[in-house]
Amino acid sequence: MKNRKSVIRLSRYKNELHRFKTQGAVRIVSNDLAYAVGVTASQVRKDFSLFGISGNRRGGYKIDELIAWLNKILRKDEVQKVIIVGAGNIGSALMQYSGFAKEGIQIIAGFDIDPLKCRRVGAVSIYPLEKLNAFVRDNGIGIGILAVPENAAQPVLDIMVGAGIKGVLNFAPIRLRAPEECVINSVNLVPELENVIYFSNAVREKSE
Amino acid sequence: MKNRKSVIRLSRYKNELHRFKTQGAVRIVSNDLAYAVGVTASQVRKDFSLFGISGNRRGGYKIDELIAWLNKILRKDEVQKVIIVGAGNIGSALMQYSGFAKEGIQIIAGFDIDPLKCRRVGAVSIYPLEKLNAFVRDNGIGIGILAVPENAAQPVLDIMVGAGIKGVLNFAPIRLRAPEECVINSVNLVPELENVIYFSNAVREKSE
DNA sequence: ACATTATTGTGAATTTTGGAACAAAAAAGT
DNA sequence: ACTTTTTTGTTCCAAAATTCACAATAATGT
Repeated sequence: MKNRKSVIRLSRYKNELHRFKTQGAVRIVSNDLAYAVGVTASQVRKDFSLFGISGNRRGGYKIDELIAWLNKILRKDEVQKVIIVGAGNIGSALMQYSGFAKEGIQIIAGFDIDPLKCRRVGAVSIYPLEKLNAFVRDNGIGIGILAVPENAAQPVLDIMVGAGIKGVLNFAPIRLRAPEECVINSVNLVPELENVIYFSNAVREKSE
Repeated sequence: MKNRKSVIRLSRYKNELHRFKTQGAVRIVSNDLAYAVGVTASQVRKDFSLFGISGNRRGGYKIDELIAWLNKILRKDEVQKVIIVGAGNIGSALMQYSGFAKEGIQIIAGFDIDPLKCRRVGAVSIYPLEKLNAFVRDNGIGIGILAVPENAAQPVLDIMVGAGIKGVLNFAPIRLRAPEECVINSVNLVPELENVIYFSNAVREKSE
């Protein structure tokens, strides 16, 4: 029903809607949004219908209403406070990544085992890992980004889960195990790039 | 047939196989690999069968042979030279990301419009964007990582395509248009995190 | 040598996902 | 008022992906 893919598409619709809005549009029809995002119009309508969003049978959807709906569904009514664990290359980059702030996602703190990395990166202070538990509890944080090396990932995740984290975006290239009530979504950079390499070669070979 | 997902899984199998190998294993059965990666055993066998990898009807697959096959399929016999365009947070982080080097992917150069960013990051030199075309042609580069801001993404991609890039891993949160012969794979960080936020809330609400 | 067991490889069944098509509804025109 | 046009919402259909299930077969034990 409401699956990973449909939620991801919702985010992408939202993004394109902002773009349409800045161009002065007030209403949008499924067809145009579909083209912008790269899916079919029925897909768009189906997604909206799935989440109870309805438009008008002529004149399509009001952009402001749509954005409001999407923001509500995606919890954008409140600022989402997120921690990042691991202040290496990826972790540090994400601490400064403006895309998050733009979408109301606030990186509230970073954590790392290495005391040398417990400095400040952009607007984010990095604390020693031992402080994670108390910090998460005291601030009621639910979401974390895991950007530590492969072999540290599982133990660090366990600490996060133990502290009460309920959702993790993981960058370690490894399968993590967590209790059901904790949602894990992994971004695997190497496989994604290998995928590009594979298909760009496949395309070339087909045309030879 | 050979779809995006199956190729991504191959990468993940490879990763887990290295892990098994360092633990001293010589052979592996589909069941164990499946468990490690988090898929079903038939999925593993189907994937292998799809790419013409075969095992032994007792005793499973020889790990070394498997890794050799996967490396061949994923083009790991040669070092893959990749450029990164955009030396902001994400781009710079990827230039130093050890995961790529570990998998035989060499970041050979970076490019950016901003002259201030044309410095050196780790082992990677960053050149002005104007030099991209010549560099790509002279070095026969086929793969690029696109890590520029949203509004620069399409024009910069056009430059890359014009220079002969045939595969792109894109981090800009926007739909890109490229000729068929250029493969594009996008990693959208904000939607991925929003996905975690959505489902972690959905899980909590279900249990209330 | 033969029986037994473990495990692959694959065809069939199932589930999931996406797309086409069209009736229902709202707006616009006449 | 009513006809036409546009566009949604939804049902039905197709394709893709996944899992099931089991025959084929290779190793092992007796």
